[in-house]
Amino acid sequence: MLSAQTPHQNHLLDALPAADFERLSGHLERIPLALGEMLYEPGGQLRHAYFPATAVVSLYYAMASGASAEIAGVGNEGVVGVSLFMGGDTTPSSAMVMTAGYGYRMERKILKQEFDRSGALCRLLLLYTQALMAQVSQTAACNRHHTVEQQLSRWLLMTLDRIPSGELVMTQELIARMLGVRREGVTEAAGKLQHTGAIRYRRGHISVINRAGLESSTCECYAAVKNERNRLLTEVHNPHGAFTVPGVPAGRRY
Amino acid sequence: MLSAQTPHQNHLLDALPAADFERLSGHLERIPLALGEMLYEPGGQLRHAYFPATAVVSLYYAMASGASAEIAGVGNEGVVGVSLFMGGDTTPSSAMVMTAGYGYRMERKILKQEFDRSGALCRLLLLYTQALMAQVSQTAACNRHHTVEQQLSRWLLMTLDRIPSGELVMTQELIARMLGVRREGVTEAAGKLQHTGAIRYRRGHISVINRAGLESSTCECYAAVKNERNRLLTEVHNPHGAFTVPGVPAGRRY
DNA sequence: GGTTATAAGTGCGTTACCGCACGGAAGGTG
DNA sequence: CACCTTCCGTGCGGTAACGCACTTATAACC
Repeated sequence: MLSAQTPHQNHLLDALPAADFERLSGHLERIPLALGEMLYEPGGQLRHAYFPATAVVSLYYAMASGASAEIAGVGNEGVVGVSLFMGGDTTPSSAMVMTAGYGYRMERKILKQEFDRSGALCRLLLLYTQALMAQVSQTAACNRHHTVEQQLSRWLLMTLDRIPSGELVMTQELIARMLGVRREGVTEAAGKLQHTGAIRYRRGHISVINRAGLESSTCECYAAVKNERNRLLTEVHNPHGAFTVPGVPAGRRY
Repeated sequence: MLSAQTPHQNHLLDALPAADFERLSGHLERIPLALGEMLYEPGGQLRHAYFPATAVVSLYYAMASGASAEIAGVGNEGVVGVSLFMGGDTTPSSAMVMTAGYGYRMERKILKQEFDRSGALCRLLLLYTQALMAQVSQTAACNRHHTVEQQLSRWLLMTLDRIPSGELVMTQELIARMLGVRREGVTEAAGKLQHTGAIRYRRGHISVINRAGLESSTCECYAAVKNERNRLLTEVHNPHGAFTVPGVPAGRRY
């Protein structure tokens, strides 16, 4: 189903030694992931783990009030469904496809089996889980201290890192739901970013024109998550490399 | 160092089968944990994992600005240092003792060895890590949507669940730093809680008088984290049992 | 090509929290 | 006891984000 040499599909799969990959490749099913598709919901029993290739998935928490908040995004650098190998089988959060594309899925049983071999995949999955934890932690801190504009910039950059093109197919309404803020707040922040020439958008499409501009609008959180992921998963291919926010003197108040 | 029958010290250790526990007990060192003691800091190499007994530890993220935000608390239900067995060895966050007490520590090597046996402890540690992830996720969502008063109530309840007595030795200043809000904000919220008779405090000491009162002031997040932990770690002793917030109609806006 | 659903822009009052600058009080120390 | 550090209370202006109501623009569809 997946040939041994198809680079840059999913970094975790790509990082597997040939022997491990070949054992698994027959169990990897390439599937399209449509915008809005739910990969899991609270309480539901996961049947598969998903390794996104060009798709991007949001893990988010839906509150009783109807509000929601993204806790992490997952793209080609990771896997959706860590609870399968962690042992809990499900989580209180939900996973929804935010950018359509394709990915690879693996049955629960196969994943568990492979995980229990304590081989390369096991190690990669645990390391990725730690990187995910770092991302969630950073989201918590960012939600507390940073402005909507900073968070929007961070969100755009992180999504951008996960897709091949420079254009996101994404309404402001959806971004607002993910960030857990008002739609108008996103409109305003996006307006500023467009004014400074960092992005350009039209009805459901956001193009990043000046990446550096976005990087200077965002908070330390973007670089922090990225650096931690690089530290943990150095063997995993990473097209952009380490990154530090330029022009932000130490001690600056965000 | 730790006899086989000393119940209710640390729930993870208590949940170990006798054989596993005996193999490890010689490597568990009972140590006092003093208020303000740092168990790890970003970039530092952890030498031990800590299993709190009566102490409570805060995992928090320190921002470049000097501000900070707690991402999770750890007490007798868990362990400090999941990065040791996840493979990353360190994290971008910090861990500080928030309530003095004692705990047990285990050397890095021993923990890794035992983890690699894929026995009971391995399973417990992975399940606990998932529970921790749920807690961090909830913190992210809570930071986004809930008021300082709700968060203070949640924080008090969660800390209360981790200590034997009903009194926290804790300044408002310190709570504020952990919640990532102003000290005055905590003063105000605590004032309200005292006015409704839920708590009483004096200079560095907070007594919970009416637990139910606190529970009705808090948000869904407290119950969510607790229920998820119960679900994942049912075999682990839990003195308070499952809990749902009373008097909160579904769909209520927080 | 005109209609229509949906996305995005705008204005306005309200609120929760911030930053700052105090004053007062508790409790440990010499 | 007097002192003095530390903790807590309070007031005030400022601001980011909210909730709501409404308009305008864009793209898709018949």
